Amino acid sequence: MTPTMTVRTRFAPSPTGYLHIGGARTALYCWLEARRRGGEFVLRIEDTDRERSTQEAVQAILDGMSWLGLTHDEGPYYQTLRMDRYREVADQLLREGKAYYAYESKEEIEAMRNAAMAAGVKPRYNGYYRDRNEPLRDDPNRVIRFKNPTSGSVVFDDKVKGRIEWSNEELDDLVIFRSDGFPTYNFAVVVDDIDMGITEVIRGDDHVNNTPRQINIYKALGAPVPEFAHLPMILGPDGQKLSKRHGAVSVMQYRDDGFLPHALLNYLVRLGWSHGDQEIFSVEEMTALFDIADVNKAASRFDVTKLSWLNQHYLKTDDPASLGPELAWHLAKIGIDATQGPNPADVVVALRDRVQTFKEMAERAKIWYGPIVEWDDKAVEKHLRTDTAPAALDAAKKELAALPEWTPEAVHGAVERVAASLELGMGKVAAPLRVAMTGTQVSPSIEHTIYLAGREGALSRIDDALARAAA
RNA sequence: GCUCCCUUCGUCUAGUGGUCCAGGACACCGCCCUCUCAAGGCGGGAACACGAGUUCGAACCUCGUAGGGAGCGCCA
Repeated sequence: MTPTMTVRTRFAPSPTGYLHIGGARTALYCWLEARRRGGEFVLRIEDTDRERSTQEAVQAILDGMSWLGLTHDEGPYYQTLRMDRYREVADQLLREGKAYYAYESKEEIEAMRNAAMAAGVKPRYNGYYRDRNEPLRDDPNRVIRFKNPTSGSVVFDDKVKGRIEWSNEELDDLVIFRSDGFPTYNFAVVVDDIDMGITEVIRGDDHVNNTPRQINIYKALGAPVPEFAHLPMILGPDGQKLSKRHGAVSVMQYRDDGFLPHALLNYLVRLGWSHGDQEIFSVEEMTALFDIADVNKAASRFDVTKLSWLNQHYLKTDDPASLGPELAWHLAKIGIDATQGPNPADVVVALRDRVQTFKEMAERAKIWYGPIVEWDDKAVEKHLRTDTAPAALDAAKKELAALPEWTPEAVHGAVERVAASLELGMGKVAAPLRVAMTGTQVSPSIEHTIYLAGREGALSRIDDALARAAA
């Protein structure tokens, strides 16, 4: 391996469902490793399982990656388009005596397996056809098996797990071509990774068991063995494996739930990896600092609470102007046309200290895009029907109407003048105004709440409140 | 059953033989600030799975135990 060799990583999902959290993190790590080292990131779709692969799933994976911004430099390659190549390599192995045809039925293999389990040993194929040199014959059960070395061991230095050694005696002659004429996973990945020049195989640690047999195939093919990095799993909040039943949702669901893609990325990069005590990483920082060798060995749990904190962090620190369109998207989702009300970027400023997601933000923003639909009786009673409320509202109306400019700062000044002139505390003035603007006792700071209603809106809301206070 | 992997606060993690009676973050609790709710500031409780060993000295090294996980397919 020369130092000038470009690093090439790949993400190779099988299109049997959407892109979930685990897959997204794997893709992120592959992408980051390639980015940091100035290499390339290739995308390959492992669709040899014709039964379960779908075009919708391919699209869902592509959509998920593009939302996260994990752009690939090459691909997507499709395994189903490479069948001739797998056949070619298998033939080569056959010719060189490194693979052979076998004819056991699935039932026979199953029986072999059960017998081994019953005897308390690891089930292995017995190698019946390995050295028989029987003439090739047509048979519905005909498969091609790889001649795995029978002695010695396979050693590799996993970049996250460390040194792993596997005795060849634990391995058997795996099927590389099925009786239906399709290659098996373990064979296809190796052929692909060789052909695509992959130098770093980064994948879930459920693949460590496959690695030794794959290395044997690399060796049989005379190809350089890439580096391996096996990532620990991501568990559900309860420590159980993520499944369809809990937690394993599409990454796109996180957009629907109101999360920012870079917040998810920041959360994911820290789940299993760290750089000292740093918690906040911009995408640029990640690409500069991430090192696959610093990834943890143990599985970790997915915690939405921390994701939410991170999301709010970005809500608070990103440029509101850049966040506005995303809020508008969420408003549209709940049937609100953001052009019929305050500028979404202004809403972001008012609410970002109070919510953790866009979904909540859109929900709370409703009050500025339409009339108050629900009045909180207790709020009306407590803050509108008081001795001082009518006068405060009245004074506020005049001050607001007279404002030369309509900004949160100007509104703030108006409210302060009302309090001063009536010799009331801010609370006595803000509370009725808050109820007038929202119908409730909770809202952002009073100046933003009023500002977002717009001058016309604010004035008419005060009139409504005055009427309600008198009723 | 067999093989392989994993184990620091509730959670994510720092830590690579002394600087650790273990640091940060999220969450939680308290106080402060305050026009409500938040946000923010300050403070608090909270962990080296267990047992042996090596060593002057172990969260860090070795071995064992327990617990968790993965795999043992003509699925990927």
